[in-house]
Amino acid sequence: MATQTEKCAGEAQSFERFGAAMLSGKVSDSAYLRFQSLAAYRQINAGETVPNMDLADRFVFLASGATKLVAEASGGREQVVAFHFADDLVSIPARGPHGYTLRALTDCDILVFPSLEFMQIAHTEPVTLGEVARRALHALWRCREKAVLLGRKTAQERIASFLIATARRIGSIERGACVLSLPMSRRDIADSLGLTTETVSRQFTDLRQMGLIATSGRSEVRLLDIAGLVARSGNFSIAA
Amino acid sequence: MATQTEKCAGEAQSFERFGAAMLSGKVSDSAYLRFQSLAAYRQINAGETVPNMDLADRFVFLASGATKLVAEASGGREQVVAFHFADDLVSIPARGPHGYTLRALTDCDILVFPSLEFMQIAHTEPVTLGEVARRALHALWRCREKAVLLGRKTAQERIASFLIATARRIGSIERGACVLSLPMSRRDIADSLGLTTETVSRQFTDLRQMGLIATSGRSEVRLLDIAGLVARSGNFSIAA
DNA sequence: CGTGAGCTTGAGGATATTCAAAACTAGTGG
DNA sequence: CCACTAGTTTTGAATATCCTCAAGCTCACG
Repeated sequence: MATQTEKCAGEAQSFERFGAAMLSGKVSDSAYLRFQSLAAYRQINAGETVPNMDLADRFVFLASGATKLVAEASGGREQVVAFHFADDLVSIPARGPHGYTLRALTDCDILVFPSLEFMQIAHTEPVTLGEVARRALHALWRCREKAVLLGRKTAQERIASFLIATARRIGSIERGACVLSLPMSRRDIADSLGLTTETVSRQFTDLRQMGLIATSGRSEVRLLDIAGLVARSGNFSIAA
Repeated sequence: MATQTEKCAGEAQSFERFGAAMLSGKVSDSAYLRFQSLAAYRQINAGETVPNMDLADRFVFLASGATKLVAEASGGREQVVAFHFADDLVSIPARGPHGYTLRALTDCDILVFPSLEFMQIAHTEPVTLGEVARRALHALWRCREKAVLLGRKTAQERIASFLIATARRIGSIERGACVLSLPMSRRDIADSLGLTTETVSRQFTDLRQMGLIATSGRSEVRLLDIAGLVARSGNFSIAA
């Protein structure tokens, strides 16, 4: 369970958070100052896209809020490649077979860095470079898990896996049950899981009727039976 | 077009390759020696699995040959998460929702490192640490492209995308056309693209009948019309 | 409250799967 | 060198899951 959407709303606080996450708290040395002068601080409103300044690769540090990284295929098809929350570092490729855009799910405070220069500074600061490597490997791990989900799981397994994985990141305990306040819409979930909104909806109702979850409003989901969800997530287990 | 399956077959050559790739050629300093004493050199025959020594995360450096990283979901369903070729560094998580195994597609020379200790040494060698970060980000980029493919593309688009992406890695030019000698079976391709062998087969025949590719034997594929393949790959383009 | 976007539900249809069998490779031994 | 075999690949027919299209409903916001 991670630190949630603490309102941050400020350039100073955003840099502080960046220093704590990427520089092990050293908020006064020369590397820090160089990172600071390289960064572009932005406040992004919910629904807006992080502007694509130049045509270079970028790192975006998310100081507060939640975002989605969207890849576009031909025919306007969109795939949500990842969701991000406070303290996440997002790597955004400039170009490729698919166009990438980072969109805010909630109001966000972000720091935007050009990748090349960022990595040059990082090379003088092993802690930061190690942090980049660690985070990249972790993102890779998440992406691989998603590949399994997209390649081999049924609609129901995808929803169950999504709920479990999301609970780990932004779930909170309330009266014994795990409660999620999802910042993303059904369409975002569908685009993330390779489904349609209709299918997502249907699976939510099915899980509800099975007594595994309860929903209230558009965004709140209570996980009533986590073991039951895991059993239906298609995850590999020794007992399978 | 990368350096292909140069037979390497030897512990010394494997370490040399590792040094060239990860230490910018410095094959005599202390970090190199520490990496060397940490590594386990192995020759793996085609079809065999890289043994899962202990229960820790591992890095595998592939000095020669080709491998696939397979994730297992429940019910024996397998997803090929990535293919690797000479000089690739593979990060293998110990545990998680899905079990990971690295299997050799051809005979391989590999170096196996425990991740934790590897990263500790890397922290004293910025070049290596930067290389880990660079490679992890590149692997992440590939995995994201795969997520788009698995989430939003038709069977035909998946095959076309696969052929184009694979040509970039191991394609060779022969009399004007690009020729692939695929080290993986139809089942491997299917498990990589989230399809069945039957569907892969059918799409190969379709592309053959369209005159976009020609095949001979099990493994050789000639790309006769790369522009045509790109047009059918579902990739985002401005003209879409 | 009223309005509109987002969510849910239903019926019909398409793509890829499943099941089954034939054809082809590539390796083996006569 | 050819026949033989085991495994892989290809082809075919029937089925299932998820998608598409369409309509009603709900929630969140003004």
